[in-house]
Amino acid sequence: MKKDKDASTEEKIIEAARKVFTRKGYAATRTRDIAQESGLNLALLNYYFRSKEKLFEIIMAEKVVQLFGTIAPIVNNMDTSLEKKAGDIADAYITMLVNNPGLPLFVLSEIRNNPQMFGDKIHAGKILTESYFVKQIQERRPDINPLHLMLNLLGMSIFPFICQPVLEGANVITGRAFESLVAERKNLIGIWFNALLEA
Amino acid sequence: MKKDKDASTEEKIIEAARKVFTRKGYAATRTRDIAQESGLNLALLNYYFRSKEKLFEIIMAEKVVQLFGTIAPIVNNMDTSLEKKAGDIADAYITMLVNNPGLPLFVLSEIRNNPQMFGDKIHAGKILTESYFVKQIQERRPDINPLHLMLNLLGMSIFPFICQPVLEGANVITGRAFESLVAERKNLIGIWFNALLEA
DNA sequence: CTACAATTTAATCATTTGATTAATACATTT
DNA sequence: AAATGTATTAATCAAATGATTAAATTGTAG
Repeated sequence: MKKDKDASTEEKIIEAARKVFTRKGYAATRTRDIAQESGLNLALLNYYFRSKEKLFEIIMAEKVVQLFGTIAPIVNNMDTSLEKKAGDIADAYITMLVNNPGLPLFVLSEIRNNPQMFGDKIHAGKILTESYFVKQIQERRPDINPLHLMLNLLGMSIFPFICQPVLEGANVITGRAFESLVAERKNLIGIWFNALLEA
Repeated sequence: MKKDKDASTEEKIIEAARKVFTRKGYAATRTRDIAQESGLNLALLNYYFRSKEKLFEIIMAEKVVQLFGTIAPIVNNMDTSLEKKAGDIADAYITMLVNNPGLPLFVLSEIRNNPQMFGDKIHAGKILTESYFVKQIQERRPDINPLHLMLNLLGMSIFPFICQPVLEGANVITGRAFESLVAERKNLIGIWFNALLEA
């Protein structure tokens, strides 16, 4: 008797599900799309993962970690300055998002479509309210809500990727040029954040 | 013979469709949801608007105009300074988005799910590349791509609303407090944008 | 090799879903 | 009021969709 179900088949399904779910979202995804993308029989999805919903939960959990976990080690580093952290956060996000440009729109849309599904599972809360980075912001600028500066930093890093489909669709900037633009931002956002700290 | 089909019924369907489509997205929306939301018979959707898709196109066109048209008059105003325009843009967006918080995520998601549907229909292209506002940015800072500053300004204005479901879900900030926060930003973004112009 | 368990497949099921239809109700014109 | 066109409804259809099943295939242990 085989102890493990075939890891390769399971992994093929996960890979296909990751691709299709993140490209089309949960509601627009057909289990048959995933089967075709994986090259496997439709019934195997239910054999290895009970249902479309269970399969989605796996992908979603993975993507939530990818989106919110990227900066977790940075924001709680006790050994770096506020300015250094800001630059590191922008760099970490942009580096990751260049390889996963659709990630933010996917995760944020699905959370919006099913808010109750993500009660406390998201450590975004702690990052935005209890992290060492936030404390450093509060020390520097006790006069304003630190969430303002967090939103500015995250927006400068993430928002371009959220807009990418529009930028491409409207021929504002395409493929290669987009990547150059966001690469520039890896360095610029640190500078800009410093300016915002003074403003 | 009645010349006009009953405007009231047509409008009830549009209103219900607007509510359901923007809340759940095209793929997750059932025509029966719209019928129920409107309190009308399901067949009336097809009687007045041929299909789910046609009905969606109407709502989508409306929402695209709402999202991209909000700042169109501002960015091409020849009589205001760069600084004034930045503040006006933030104010106009935030004022509109407080009443339509789900708008950006809805429009951007649908464009992402169906990019070819919006070839040139979107004047976002002109706003981001040919507007008088962009020219003013270029004059002031010929050393950097003006798209950087456009993305920063739009991101500071719009990104908080894209994150709202996460902020609420993670109890970072809720309902009333969120509205206060973004209201503060109406004034702050102008100041911040000036700081970015100097940075 | 044989027997047994795990995997894979094609066919099928029960619901859901967008759409249509035929009958009925309502309004307007003459 | 009769006739005609418009609006609304309940019932129904066909296709799509998530899931299951029973049979076939493959792999493994004894």
